Amino acid sequence: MMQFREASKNHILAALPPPEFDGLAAYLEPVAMPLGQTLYEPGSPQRHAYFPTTAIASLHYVTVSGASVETAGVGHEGVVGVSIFMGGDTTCSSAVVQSAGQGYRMERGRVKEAFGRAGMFQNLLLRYTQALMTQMAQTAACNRHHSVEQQLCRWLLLTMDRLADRELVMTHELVASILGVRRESVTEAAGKLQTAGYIRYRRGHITVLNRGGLERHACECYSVVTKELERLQDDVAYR
Amino acid sequence: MMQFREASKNHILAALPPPEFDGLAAYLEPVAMPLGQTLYEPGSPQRHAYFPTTAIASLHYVTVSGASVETAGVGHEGVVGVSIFMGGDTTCSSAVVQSAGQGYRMERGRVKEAFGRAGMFQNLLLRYTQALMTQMAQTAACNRHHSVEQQLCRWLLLTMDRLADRELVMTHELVASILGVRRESVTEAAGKLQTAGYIRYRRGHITVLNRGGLERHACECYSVVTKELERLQDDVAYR
DNA sequence: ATCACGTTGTGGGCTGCCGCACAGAACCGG
DNA sequence: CCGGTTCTGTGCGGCAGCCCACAACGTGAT
Repeated sequence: MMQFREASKNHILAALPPPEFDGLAAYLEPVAMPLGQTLYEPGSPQRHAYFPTTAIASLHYVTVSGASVETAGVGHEGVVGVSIFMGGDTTCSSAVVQSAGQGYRMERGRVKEAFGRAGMFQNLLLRYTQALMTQMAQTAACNRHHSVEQQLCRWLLLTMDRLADRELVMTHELVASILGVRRESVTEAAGKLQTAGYIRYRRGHITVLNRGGLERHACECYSVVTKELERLQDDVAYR
Repeated sequence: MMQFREASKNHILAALPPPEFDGLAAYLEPVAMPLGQTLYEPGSPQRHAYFPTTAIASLHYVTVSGASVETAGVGHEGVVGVSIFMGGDTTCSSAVVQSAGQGYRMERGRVKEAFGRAGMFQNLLLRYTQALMTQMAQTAACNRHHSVEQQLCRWLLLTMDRLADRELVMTHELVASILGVRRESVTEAAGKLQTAGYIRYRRGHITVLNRGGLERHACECYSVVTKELERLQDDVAYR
């Protein structure tokens, strides 16, 4: 029961009907997800799927020249390791923990088995995967058409949604590697947002002061991704 | 039987074991897919899934300011309308026919039903969807880090792979809207490729003369996407 | 043959982001 | 309190791609 309450912090697990959840509970292993932990790397088979509760993971791609960019983030709304049930076993991208926290993991065999039962678990995983695709598509568009400042706003908002706290432990350098831009570009954009009073930061900590301001400053990409996720997860809850 | 031969031009349909294909054949309707046809739009429910044989579709996203960018292309290797079986019914992106040709379509209800039988059809659709995600992620990275010229090479190669012909009917303007860049940037990049002898073009027609040259000029994104698609589709063929 | 329209070529000015270099500020451990 | 390390601020040159304007060319219709 206690475990149910904890696991419920993950939206996918929370949306499972109690009987189905009970069938899976034994396979859910609570794990700490420390900052920087690699959940999977390109090409190597994924042994577990991770259901974050308080942690945030970043799915990103690294080019041959070493440049990198986040294609999507995953927090308590989702699961890391969709290729396990999609059937490919591996992916070309990698996943690392971007904000330390807790989560649950489940062995790949169990995931496939549970997915194969074609119940709500399957339904939820597939719908979440679609939301993930929306996020990736939006990121591609955002990379092409919007400014670094707008992208920073989008990313801050998405990250805050996955965090209980208003404060984020993150250097400009790290944000830059996530957005795939220079550290100085982040410093400049963050400086403007601070001047505007939307955020405050000091050496590795960023605090959001005015969420509405960020929302007005961001491109539409934030709200598109958020609304689509809500649509895909709410629909299923009322079925 | 004749229909089987035709439908086999689509890799997903071709990979189905004969008994499973026979069960679906009655629901596959051959359709012409004319240039510019809209297969679906953001927010409206998709009535059919399309399995292109000779046509090519482009999945793209249009920003509120009217700018657009392709997130993935779909040819004979795939299917348009993954949200039907993923469960979301709609998506935020739209799909239009980018190169006229033929294909098969199947009603959404039939697709869901067949997907629900958990056979090879489901397996193939899920694996293809994963390949689609790879393509989207790669596009996001490519948009961020690579030059227009490299992106043009990537796009030409991906498009040629889906085409029987070496010649492509397409204006610079149209290519520009697909890549999400200015028409002049395409003219300039295409000019360089023509000078190098890799392609030749005249008023709405682009012909690839030297594939190897394009491959050397492209970023890694082309080969990553291609190899991943092969991996995901070959694995399943030998199961 | 001519005209109109759609397509391609080209140039000039501008902006956003990059790359690099370095200075200053915050934090940590001794 | 001090010294080293990591993070942040800033300035400068450079370039790719944008926006705009217009010229030149192809092509199909009349």
